[in-house]
Amino acid sequence: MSLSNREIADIFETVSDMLQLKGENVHRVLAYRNASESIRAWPRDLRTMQREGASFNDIPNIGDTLSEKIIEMLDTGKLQFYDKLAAEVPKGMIDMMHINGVGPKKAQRFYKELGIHNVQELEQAAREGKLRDVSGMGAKTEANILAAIEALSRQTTRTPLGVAYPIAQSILERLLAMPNVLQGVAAGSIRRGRPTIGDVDLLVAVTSMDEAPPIMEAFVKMDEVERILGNGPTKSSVELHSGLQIDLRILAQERWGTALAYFTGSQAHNIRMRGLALDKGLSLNEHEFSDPQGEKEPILCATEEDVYAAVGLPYIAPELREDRGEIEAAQQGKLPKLITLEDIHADLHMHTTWSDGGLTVREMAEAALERGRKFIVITDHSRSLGMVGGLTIEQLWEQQAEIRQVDADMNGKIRVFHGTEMEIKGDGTLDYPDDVLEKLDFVIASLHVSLRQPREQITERLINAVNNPHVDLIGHPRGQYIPDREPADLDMDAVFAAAKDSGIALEINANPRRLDLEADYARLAVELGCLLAINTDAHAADNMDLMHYGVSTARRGWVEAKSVLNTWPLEKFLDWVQKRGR
DNA sequence: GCCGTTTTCGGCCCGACTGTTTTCAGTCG
Repeated sequence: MSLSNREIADIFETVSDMLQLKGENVHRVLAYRNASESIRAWPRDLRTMQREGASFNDIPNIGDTLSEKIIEMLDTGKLQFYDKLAAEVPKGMIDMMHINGVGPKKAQRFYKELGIHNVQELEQAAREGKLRDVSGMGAKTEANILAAIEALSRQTTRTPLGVAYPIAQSILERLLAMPNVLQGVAAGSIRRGRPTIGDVDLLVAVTSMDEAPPIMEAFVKMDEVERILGNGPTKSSVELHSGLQIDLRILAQERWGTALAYFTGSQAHNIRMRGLALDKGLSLNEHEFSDPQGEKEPILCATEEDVYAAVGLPYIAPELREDRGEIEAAQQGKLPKLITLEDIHADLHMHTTWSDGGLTVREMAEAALERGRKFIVITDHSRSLGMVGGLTIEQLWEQQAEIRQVDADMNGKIRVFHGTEMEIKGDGTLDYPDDVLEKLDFVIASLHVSLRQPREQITERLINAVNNPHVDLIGHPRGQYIPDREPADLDMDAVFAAAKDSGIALEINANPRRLDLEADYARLAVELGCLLAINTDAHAADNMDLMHYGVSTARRGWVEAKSVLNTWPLEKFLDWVQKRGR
């Protein structure tokens, strides 16, 4: 029984926790943690790599030792090292370490002094007032742990970007309206466009730190605050009623660049940046570059460009800051010319009242025109998807007549084309025959049903659609839904190879609950020579405003505009479609 | 345990805040 990338990443993460609990060398602990994160982000299937004889040392943070451990897991489905540790460390103690404010040291003390093995026993002891007697603890620690255990049960997963982003913007707008606030931004993983958010990092600049206290006070007293987790002069954290944690940092305008860079992260990117600074004899933190010997004057940076310039690099876009080769690319002058929201002037995937959308064809066209789109494709669901009113072939032609009329009425201000989002059915066949597909302007094929089929079966199903010459785009290829539904178990290497051969495009679905393809897959797809499209899958007018999420995802995947169908001029797009099966 | 214009050993980012301490350890990001 071979393990998936995710399962192997989970094992390394738990090994890291167990080593930490045992008080192992912090760098060894970190090595397992970094390896876990690298594998989690790695887009290629380790089983496939092993079959091809590829080296796992190409994966960042995987050396000879961990490479051997991966092979052991792939061959046997187990890791002896893990089993040995698991026999020594009670599993409940790992869970205890995941409580906010409890680390390895406190978990050990609870275990040694009170014999507590797990979160339930810890909660019980806290309620009975026993924790305050543990050495180094007091009544406050006890209360905080109790509150943190309750918070843990409220929020177990990371928050989807599409949920966190509007909340962050709403709070930020209120802060920006306050006196003396010069500028503000949601930094952290929101700014990097990660699909899910741990907590929200807000940053605001003031002229002088004397102006900070009233801003901090207003922040921790907002209506939506459930409780205050920390409240200092420059940094405060609150938990909202929703369970989402928001951190606010206030800093002087003249240090905006270093602070913004620091709080945008990622942590891995920051560590590399600090290393580059040290190479130049400078220590970098959120405030400044300083001389460790204290001989030279500190360097303040008001912009991020200044920060990168100080270590001899060009500006690196936030979406690239994951230590996935962006530092090296910057050093070699090989950073990608990333796609921007302004590059997008079409939307190739949207629904109307013909199936499960909320607006008519004409209303969608007008809404798209208002948003500056130059052309759109109406792609309602196909006949087998009865739950959402999929169109029969007869309805498809009625719809085509309406779309032609709307297109004519728009008088060239925006072009409206007729497509479909056709179901790839559970048995692997497509929902419309070829003689129907060739009469449409554009064809998307998508998976919505039987997403839990075994790997071989569902991969073959998708590749069958990729190879149909009438299909132009695969919609949300992996079928994930954030945060609840895992992607289908697809052999993406095989899908990308087939997509390259057939010349078909793959979607980055911009809906923040999908973001599918995700960044690492989009990056691999382009590297392998595939084309992409970024679409909103809009079911209503305001859904069209979600495009920026898709663009961030593409940017995280190092995608340039030239690889994306809906950045092309209309003529080029039509030419491309015509050279495919119609 | 990883990694290499410090390359097979010896480093490995750095500060804010909290709570319990009387000067700092633990945790977090």
